[in-house]
Amino acid sequence: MSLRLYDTATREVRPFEPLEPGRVGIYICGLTTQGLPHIGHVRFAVSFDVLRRWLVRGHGYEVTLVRNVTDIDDKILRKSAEHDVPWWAWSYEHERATDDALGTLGVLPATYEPRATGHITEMVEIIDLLVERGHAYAAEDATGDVYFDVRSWPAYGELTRQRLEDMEPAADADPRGKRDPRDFALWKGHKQDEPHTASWPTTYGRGRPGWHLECSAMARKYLGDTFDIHGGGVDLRFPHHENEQAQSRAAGLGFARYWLHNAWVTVSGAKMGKSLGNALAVAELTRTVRPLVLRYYLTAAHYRSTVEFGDDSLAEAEAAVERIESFLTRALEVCGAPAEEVRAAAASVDLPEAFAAALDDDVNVPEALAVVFGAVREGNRALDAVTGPDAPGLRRTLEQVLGMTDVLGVDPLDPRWDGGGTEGRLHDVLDRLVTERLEARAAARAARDFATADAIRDRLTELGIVIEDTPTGARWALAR
RNA sequence: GGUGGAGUGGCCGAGAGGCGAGGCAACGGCCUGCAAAGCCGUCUACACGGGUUCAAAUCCCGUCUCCACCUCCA
Repeated sequence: MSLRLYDTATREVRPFEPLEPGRVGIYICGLTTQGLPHIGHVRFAVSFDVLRRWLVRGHGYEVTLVRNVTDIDDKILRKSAEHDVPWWAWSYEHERATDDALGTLGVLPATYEPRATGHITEMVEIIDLLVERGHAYAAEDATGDVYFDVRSWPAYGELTRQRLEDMEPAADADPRGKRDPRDFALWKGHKQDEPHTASWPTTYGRGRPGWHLECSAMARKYLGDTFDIHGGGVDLRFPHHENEQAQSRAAGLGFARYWLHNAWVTVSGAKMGKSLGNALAVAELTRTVRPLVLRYYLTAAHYRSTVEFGDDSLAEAEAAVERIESFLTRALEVCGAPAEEVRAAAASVDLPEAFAAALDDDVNVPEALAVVFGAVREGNRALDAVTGPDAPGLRRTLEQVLGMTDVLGVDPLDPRWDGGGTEGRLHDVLDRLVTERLEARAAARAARDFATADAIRDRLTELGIVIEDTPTGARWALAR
């Protein structure tokens, strides 16, 4: 079974072969520290989390995942000034908020999460290379800016298949000291109205990095001159990724071998974005929705398709998750094994071929989920047929469902979904209380006093507890 | 103007020449003291107009609609 990925650069699904056998280097852009993360922002992290998990679990690769933090840029400077806080305070605050959001959604930590401001030296090295090779020049107006000379690099535009002549010059294309309005800044000379702390001394003068350069520098440092996969949202293809590739390759570096881009979250068909006022902050949503459900929603659509966020989206995700959870609960009960033991076994169980084939086909999560639900149905059927303590194949199905949901990052039994430390104890205490009521109900039912039995159940329902009767007694769960 | 993408059943959402996607919702049945959960079944679609083919949601031509990016948006 071999993995195939859609490469934006070639616009085709092609076989994935890592540069170095057994190891994969991935660089993904997108972590914004300009503001609070909304569910559109975090989609890229969820999408690449699934890819990363599959590379490890499905192919045994050792993955190095680098997720950059661009902690200095125009917007950060502007917003921090508006709020009258230091730019680094603004950036760190939102970096932490984003980390929290990703952690809440079960995104595995990156191998490295380098910050742009910690890599000024590495950036200057690339500027040096570009100047030496005749692809960069200092602004002719003494602003201290250094620009990339797009006309000196014939391949410019190759990633997004655009010809220089067809590009609209930026609306704000203040020609300043540029040779061509489409030249972009590698280095921005320090301006009087910007904080002195937002500038660094270099041979090109005091200043700060232009956008794009940090990614070229950090990808090179942590993954090498040439690396396997570069990912990010489609809206970063141009100018960000185009410029990254141009400056890296013009500097003589191989750069990314595969480009993967994820689509966005839409509301009524339009892209979710802060400026459009339709953005939903992750922290806000998770006050009312379980993180697992939000994660499921963000995971369920193919990463290259836009996913619509509607009024019913989360309710549907909740129902789908409950279907899986309900099977797991029943199956664990019948198998009589502790959840941790089954999870441990699930980590190495063979996953269904159809599931592997789906993920190998450009990470086709919807099809992979169809396999999960097929297994759930099969397992439920086995459970319905069970008479003794063993249902044929049930244990294996159970492990497979856990293994598959783990690859997708939506394993309901994953301890990361548990809240803080008191939750387990609260559950134990509540369990004892509810069990008392269920015993009273069982006694009433045994006496065929259904009025009393139903009154107990109705009361529990009112309180938010759902009762299910099984051959071995009643089971309770919180209503979702 | 340039570049890239999309229109699938009540909703979400895969697929990409012949075969069941899947989930949610709805309806019918089984199970149940009644429920819940589960199982079985039903509803069965590909924006529009042509064409190719034994066969088109899938290929070709045309039309319409929508979205994204075009120098600091995941």
